Amino acid sequence: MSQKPEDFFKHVISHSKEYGYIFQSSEIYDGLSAVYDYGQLGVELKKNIRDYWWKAMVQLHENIVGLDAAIFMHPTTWKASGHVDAFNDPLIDNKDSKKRYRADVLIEEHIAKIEDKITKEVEKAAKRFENFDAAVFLSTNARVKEYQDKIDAINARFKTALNDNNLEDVKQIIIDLEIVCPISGSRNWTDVRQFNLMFSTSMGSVSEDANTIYLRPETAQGIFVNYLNVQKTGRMKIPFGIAQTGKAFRNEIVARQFIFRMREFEQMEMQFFVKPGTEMEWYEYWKKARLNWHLSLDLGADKYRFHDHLKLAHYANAACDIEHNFPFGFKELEGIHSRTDFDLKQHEQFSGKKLQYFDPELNQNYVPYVVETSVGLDRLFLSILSSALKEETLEGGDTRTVLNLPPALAPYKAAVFPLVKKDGLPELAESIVKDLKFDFNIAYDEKDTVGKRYRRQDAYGTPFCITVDHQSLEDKTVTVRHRDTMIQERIAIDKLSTFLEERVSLKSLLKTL
RNA sequence: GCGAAAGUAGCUCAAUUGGUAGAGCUCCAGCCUUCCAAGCUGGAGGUUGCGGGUUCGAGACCCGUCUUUCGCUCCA
Repeated sequence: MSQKPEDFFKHVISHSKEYGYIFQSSEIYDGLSAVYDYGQLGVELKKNIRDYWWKAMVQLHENIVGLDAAIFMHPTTWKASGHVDAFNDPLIDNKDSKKRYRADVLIEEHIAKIEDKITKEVEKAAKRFENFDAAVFLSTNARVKEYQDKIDAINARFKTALNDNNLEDVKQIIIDLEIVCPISGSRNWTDVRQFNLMFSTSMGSVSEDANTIYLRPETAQGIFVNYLNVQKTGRMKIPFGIAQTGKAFRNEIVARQFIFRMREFEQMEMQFFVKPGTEMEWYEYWKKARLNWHLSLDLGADKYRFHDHLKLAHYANAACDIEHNFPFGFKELEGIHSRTDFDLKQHEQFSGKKLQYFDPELNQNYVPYVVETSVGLDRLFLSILSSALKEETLEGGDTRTVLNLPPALAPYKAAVFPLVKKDGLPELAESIVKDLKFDFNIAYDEKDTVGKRYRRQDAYGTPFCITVDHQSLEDKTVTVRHRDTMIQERIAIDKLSTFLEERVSLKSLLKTL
C-alpha cells in the first residue's frame, strides 16, 4: 500500500471499528482514554489467539500447567515485588523547557555532583601526600566533611519528605539546592506530583476498616505466590512452568497508540522454574521457542526481531524483547526475562514462608530460578490485525480490502451462501450451516450479489466461502472460494468438514510448531 | 503532562469571506437472479464530540472541556 504509516494505522483503527473488531470504551460518553472494548469479531479473534497460546504452552508441554489467579492480591504482594516503591515516581516539570524529570533523580544527580567534589579532593590529596590513607583523609579533612554533611542532610530531608508524602517539601528541596533544568538552565519548576502507576480500590464495606488494595499491575505475582501450591499438588518436578492469562492494570501517564498501550490489558505469561545455574540455557530455549511460535502465524519473518536489554531491571540477569514491526515501527511484543530467584526470595522474606524446592537428584533444597515469557495479548491482536489488513489491487484495477488472518485464528472459519435466494438453495445452505456449526464458527449470508458477499467476508477475514448453486441440488457439491487467492474449487458437501478441519483448526497450526 | 493536528450519518468526506447540514458507500424493506463490491424502487440514520461566549444568524470565529493521531516524555 502506498500509504504513509500514519494513514495506514488510521486505516487499521477505522477498519477495526467498522467491522466490529474494536470499539472505544464508553463511546457514547465520549470514550474513556486508552480503554477499548472488543466487538463481535474482535472477541472471537482474541479468544482464538489466547487459545492458540494456551494450547502451545500448556497442552503441548507436559511440564507446564495453567493457573488463574485473582486480580486482587494481598497488598504485601506489591511491597515484596517492588511495585509499591518502583511505581511511585515523584515527577516535576520544567516550565521553560517543558521537560519532565523524576524529582528523586534530580536530587540524586545533585548529590552525585557533590560526591564528585569529594573524589576530586581525595585525588588532589593523594598526589600531595605520600603514604596517603584515603579512609583517614575522608574522616578528617574539613572540606570533605562539609560536603559529606551536606549530602547526609539532603538525604535525610529527602527521605523524610518521601516517607511523609510531603511533595511540597520535595519541590522545596529542589529550589533550596538551586537545581536547574539541564536543558533550559532555569529554575522555573512546576509542583511535584506523584504518579502511582497502580490502580487502587478499597476492600471491605466499612470504610474506616477498609484496606487499600491494588488492581494487579502484572499477572506474574499470582504465579509466584502460588508456585509452591502448584508444585506440591501437581507433583511438579523442576524444570516446570506455570502459565496464566489475565487482565492487568496500569495507570499510565501517557497511554496511546490504540490498543498498543492500554490502562487495562491482558497478559499471557509463563513462569518457568529451573535449577539455579541452568537459567541461561532455558532463557535461550524460550527465546527460540517463543520466536518460533510467532513465526508460525506466517505474518512474515521480517516483521520480528530480538532486542536484548543492555540495562537490566533489578530482578533480571538477562532480558530481551521480541519486537514486532507495527504500523508505527518496531515495538515490544513479548518479553523474555531471566528473573533469577528475586521474586521468590522477596516473597519468602515478606511472608516468612519458605518457597523452596527439594531437588531429589541433588538431595538438597533451593529457591528455583525463573525464566519468564510474557506477551501482551492486545499487542499480539494488534500485530496480527495490522499485518493482515491489506488493500489489494486486482486485475482490471478493482481494489479489495482483505484481512489475511491466519485461518485458524479467523473469527469465522467459513461463510455459507446460497447463490440466489430461491429454488431451495437457502434451505440447502442452511442445512450445511447446521451441520458445520458444531465444529466451526460459520457465517450465513443471503443478501446482495454473491460477489459483494465475498468481499464482505474478505473484510472480516473469513478464509473460505461456501456457495450453494443449482448444481449442488443435483450432485451434492458446492463451490469453495479461497480468501487469499480468490480461486474456487468444487467440493462434495460431505467432504466440507474434513476440508475445513485440515485448514482452519488450531490443530493444523499447532502441528507446525 | 507539554506541543502540533483533528473530531460533521455506521464508514470516507463535502458545505464560497459566518447565511436552510449534503454526497458516495454502508444499513433496512422490496424488485431482479447474476460466482467477485457497480441494476431498479423506497426508507432509516445528525442537537456538526460536549459546555459556554461573540453575532440578527455559528459546522465555521473565541474560551473551556473530552477524545484520537503524531512529536517530546514515561514504560518498574
